[in-house]
Amino acid sequence: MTENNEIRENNIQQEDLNEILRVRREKLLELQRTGKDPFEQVKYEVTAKSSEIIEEFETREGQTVSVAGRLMSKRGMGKVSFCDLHDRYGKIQLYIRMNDVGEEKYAEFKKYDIGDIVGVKGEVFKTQKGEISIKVSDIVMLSKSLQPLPEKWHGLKDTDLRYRQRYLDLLVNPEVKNIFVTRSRIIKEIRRFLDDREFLEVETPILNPIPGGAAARPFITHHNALDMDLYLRIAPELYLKRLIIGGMERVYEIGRMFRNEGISVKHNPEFTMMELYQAYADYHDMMKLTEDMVSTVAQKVLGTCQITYQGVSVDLTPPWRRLTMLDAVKEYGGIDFDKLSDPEEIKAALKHKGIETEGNIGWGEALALAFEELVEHHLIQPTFIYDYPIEISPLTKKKYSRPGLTERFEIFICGREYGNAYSELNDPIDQKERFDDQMRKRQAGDEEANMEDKDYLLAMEYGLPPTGGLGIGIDRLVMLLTDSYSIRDVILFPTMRLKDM
RNA sequence: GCACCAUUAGCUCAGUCGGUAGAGCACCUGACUCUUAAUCAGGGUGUCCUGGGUUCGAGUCCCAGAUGGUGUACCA
Repeated sequence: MTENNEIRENNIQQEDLNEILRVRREKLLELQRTGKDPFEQVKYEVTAKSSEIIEEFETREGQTVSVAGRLMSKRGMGKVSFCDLHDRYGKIQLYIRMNDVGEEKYAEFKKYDIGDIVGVKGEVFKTQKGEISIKVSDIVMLSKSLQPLPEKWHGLKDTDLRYRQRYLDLLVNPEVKNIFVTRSRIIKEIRRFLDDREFLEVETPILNPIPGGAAARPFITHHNALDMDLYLRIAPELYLKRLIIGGMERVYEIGRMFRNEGISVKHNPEFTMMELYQAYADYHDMMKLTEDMVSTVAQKVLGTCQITYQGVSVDLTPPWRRLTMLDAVKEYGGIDFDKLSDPEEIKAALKHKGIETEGNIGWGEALALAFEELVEHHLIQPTFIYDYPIEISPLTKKKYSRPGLTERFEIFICGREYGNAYSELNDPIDQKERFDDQMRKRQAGDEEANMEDKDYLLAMEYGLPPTGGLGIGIDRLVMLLTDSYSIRDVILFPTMRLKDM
């Protein structure tokens, strides 16, 4: 013990530490020398939360309580001190008097630093200035903070530090914690909504031999014992539909997806998606389900369906607008694809609107391109855009009344995509042809085209009932409901480059 | 990937025309028994992101790189 301390003292002297770090380490050593090593503490009996002491002051006044938390500010005035103790519920002021705790304990307390974690026992009372506080009769350090916290007034602003050291961000920027509490509540309400409708929550593989269900480049990893490459999933779709084939009828999964693509304000390489499948339902049922779910979640979590995103008012109250992609491109883009079929005409129509295309572009791809370029950013209020071209929808049931289109929709709010849904393709012969088409695109160099999944085709041949499927990007929904500009503000630990320390 | 911007004390930031680095908070020493961004007196604690270059002299100018941010490309 003593030897240990000597070694530690030497280390402190040898390490090239600045004054703040050196002083804190010396304070720790001093505690350890006097048999008060804070790290020996294993637990602390907590009888009250900061928030309930304040909310229930009338009944709590005069009671002795014990509270634990982090010391976030100190105001010493000689033989009496005030400080703010933060626990997860909020903060409570401590009032410490030398007369109450004794000279020795008070001297020890004076050396406590902002950031130290302490447990206190004392009586609930109100100061002369009217602040509800605890008159401390005993205080014990439960953990020593060896690093100084960021500034109390300006908080932590450096985005690099905020994302890499999220614990500091959470500690000093209260609105950050609120976002993640809200995120948790949003996910909880989605689960409640689906559970109430008899959906079963399931878990499907993240390690996929064939990544499917979306057009995206995957991450590749390797399993040693099987000596095989595996992909991190890009979507759970094909597994969830296997469960529908297996008779589960209503399933959903909320989980992490991984796409090996660029990073932006709207994209993180790993992100959270909710996907659900409902047998005997079609994409119109999915529209109804979507607007009901999102509006219910907003109502439960925010208490309203009238929200503001980055200064724009949005009304999530159902029903949402429904517009076919053809009508949308006609209305906002001024191109009537119903009247176009000749490739040269299509190219000319796009060029007329300032959209350059290379090589041959099919009718469906051109329609989708025109939609992205000319329409998307106009869709501020919640809108279902439906009936997507078949070329870009390899897992979707054909619209039998209209060749070239599929029973698919996407959700747009504030010019941004939030989800994707369709009547699932359940004809295995058709699916095989769609996979063939995707494989041709792959061979032509499209790295994002779907890979053929023979095992899934086999499953389909046993019979997939008519099924509606829906996927919603949870991070983007959380951004919308918390008015967050960047996806990194709703992901606790966004993907960052490794930094040399 | 490309473009632009940022990087100075633990944190938030200033730094003039290229002339030996500055504030607030935090921290240290002292005073103070109801403060609350406590106050008062004293103390500056620094790899100016890194490496080159120009210059008598670089936080400042030039080049390369690192990290982050934003835009764009990519991304049903």
